[in-house]
Amino acid sequence: MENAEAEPSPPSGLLPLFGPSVPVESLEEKLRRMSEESRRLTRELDAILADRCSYQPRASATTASPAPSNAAAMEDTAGGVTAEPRPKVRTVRVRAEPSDAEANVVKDGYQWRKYGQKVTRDNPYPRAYFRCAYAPSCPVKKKVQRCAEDSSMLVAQYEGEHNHAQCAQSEFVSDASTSQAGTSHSLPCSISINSLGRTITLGLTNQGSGSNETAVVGVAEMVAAQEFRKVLVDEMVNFLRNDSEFMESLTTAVTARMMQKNSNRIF
DNA sequence: CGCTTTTGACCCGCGC
DNA sequence: GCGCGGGTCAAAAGCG
Repeated sequence: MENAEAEPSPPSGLLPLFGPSVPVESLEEKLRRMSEESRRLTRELDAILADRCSYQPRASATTASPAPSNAAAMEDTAGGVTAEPRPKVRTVRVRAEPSDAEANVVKDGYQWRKYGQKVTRDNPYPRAYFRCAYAPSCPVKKKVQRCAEDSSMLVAQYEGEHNHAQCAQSEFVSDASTSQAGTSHSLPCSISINSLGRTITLGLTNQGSGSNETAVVGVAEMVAAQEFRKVLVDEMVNFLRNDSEFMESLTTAVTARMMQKNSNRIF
């Protein structure tokens, strides 16, 4: 997240928002910078999505589950522009969060209902079976299993396509709201909002864990960009809305602005 | 009390 | 046909 512009960037946060006293001009400036930041994030997201679309999965990648059907269905013909429908089975590797150390939780924004668990032969970690819990008629299934070589990685296999819209966005997890186990709604990325440090961190699961690993398929594979942007905006709005300091400053600024306009009109 | 998770049993496909 | 392994079912337990 490097700043493309020449403005001084705060060391730890994306948004250098608040100061002890906030004049109107400063708030306007900050709002303007937030807008720019938002546009910049959008561009970067587009770039990430573009990378994803042109991503070529390594056919020879070693994986814990070298099932030929998976290899065939691993990913779409990414490099080409063929109009083939997406494969029914998609494999997603996600780095498990520490809080999910024991749970097979892969965050993807949908609600899942666990219906089975099995220990498989080639992996000491149990495989969990999930069905989409949002719509009873939704045929999508998900299998989640911890990677045998790297227990911090979760391997999720998605089968089928959702026949409904994504769950309510309030269901998305951010560190600032809820992250309890038991509910399986989640994203393969983390939107971490730290109200103390005043930082908003967007963490995409986009890293490979080594040359001998299959590629990590990130959020872009599963969550459409527009959906993701909406979530991001919602998170930011909720965060700002809950920040009493910001709301107070905003109210002050708006009031001052209105007073100023009124006085200009009168005089 | 209803919903979710757990877990052992059962089913089915595949290879030998 | 048999055994093995993966996937699913469903009753019981847990939880809010």
